Amino acid sequence: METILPVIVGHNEVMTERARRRPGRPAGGKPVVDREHVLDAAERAIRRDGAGVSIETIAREAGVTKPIVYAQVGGRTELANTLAQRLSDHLITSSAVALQGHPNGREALVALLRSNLDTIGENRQLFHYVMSGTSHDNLYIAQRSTTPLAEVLAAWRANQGLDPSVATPWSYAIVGMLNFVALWWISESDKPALEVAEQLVELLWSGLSDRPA
Amino acid sequence: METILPVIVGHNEVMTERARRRPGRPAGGKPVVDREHVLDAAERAIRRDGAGVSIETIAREAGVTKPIVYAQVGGRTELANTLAQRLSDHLITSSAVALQGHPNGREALVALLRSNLDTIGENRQLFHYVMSGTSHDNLYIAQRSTTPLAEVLAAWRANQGLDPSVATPWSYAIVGMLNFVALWWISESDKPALEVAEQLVELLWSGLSDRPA
DNA sequence: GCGCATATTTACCGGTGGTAAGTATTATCA
DNA sequence: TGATAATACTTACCACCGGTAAATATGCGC
Repeated sequence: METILPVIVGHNEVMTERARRRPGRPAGGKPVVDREHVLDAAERAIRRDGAGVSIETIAREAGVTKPIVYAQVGGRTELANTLAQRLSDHLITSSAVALQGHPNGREALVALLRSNLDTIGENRQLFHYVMSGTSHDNLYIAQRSTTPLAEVLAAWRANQGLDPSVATPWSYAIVGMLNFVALWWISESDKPALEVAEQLVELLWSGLSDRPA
Repeated sequence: METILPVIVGHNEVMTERARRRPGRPAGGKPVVDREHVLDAAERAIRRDGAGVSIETIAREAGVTKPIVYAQVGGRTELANTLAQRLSDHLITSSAVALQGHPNGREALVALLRSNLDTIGENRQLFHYVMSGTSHDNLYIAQRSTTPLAEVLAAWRANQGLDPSVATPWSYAIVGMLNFVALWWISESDKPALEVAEQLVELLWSGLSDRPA
């Protein structure tokens, strides 16, 4: 039974619609997409159509149908969480690159924040999707960003002979600060990222007090 | 034609369902609810059913039907924005009370943050609704929180003879910090609000640098 | 009393997240 | 080899939600 659907074989068929596959296991034995492919397609669709894109559109972008997306990555919040992890990883690796050549301390902090702002700016739609899509109650995704930061802060404080128990709230504070400033920056500010980063570091490093520098 | 619906007149009718009103203008000439009543009902429904509550449920809580909600407060994002304003107002007035008796400076900051944390803790569901419901792109709601803070900061900086242009990013930084820490605090921390507030102020007031206090 | 404005419900639409049922291919094993 | 199970898809559907149009009942000015 080697009949091929006209929509596939038609040589002057307009290719706007993605070629339909008939139901049933695909020939060749191998799955037609894997999880990573679906996630890549999701990112593409979000970049193209914005943060409000539907699962169905994402599925089409991946060349499959909805249930495949559910089978590979789960529901909508699962998807948002996974993409949040991806974006978080991207932020971390970019930061690591940006930190090369910078010593510890204030300059490193500037480089870190600037890198994060730049990366977020390059992934605005994805950032919006993640921000509005991740579940706000159980914030185990946020932990992925805050935990390593908290470790650095705890070590830093202990090294200064100060109480390291502030590390966890401080890490949430810094991540929250960065996220919210980024939200403002990507939509309402045209300042260069470096300028904003330096302003943030002035607050973060020296604080509000009027002690002499 | 004075026929009354059996669901209303039935004396042994279980009253679980809210008594239906027939279509048409209600007797008495006056609207049956006003805007404030709908907003109050929305807050109640959110407190009861969580942040994922539907407009229809809110309408039922208000004793009316969906189109009334739309007529009074507009769509879902409008509702979220309005409730955000209400919560924001609540935060501000509570803060004003908490600041009484405190001088300016560090102690005032502790009182301010503590008050905000407490108020958010008392309105967790509403906070979640507002956080996930307000539009993330045009953040004119956020401006309501940040703008007054930015004014205070600008004055404070000018008074110190320092550059006041940091006021806007700093205000977003502080609000974002508070929001995110609050999110963590209400769901994963059982520390008293005062303790968290003091830890935040230590960061915010003195900064990360290891200068002597 | 008639007609228009008003205030409500009912009924509906398009779309979305999510899932069950159906279908075609491959692998397994008597 | 041929039936059966497992697999990897699509189609078709459901429930619900946000949002709106149409129907319905009351009040008010003339």
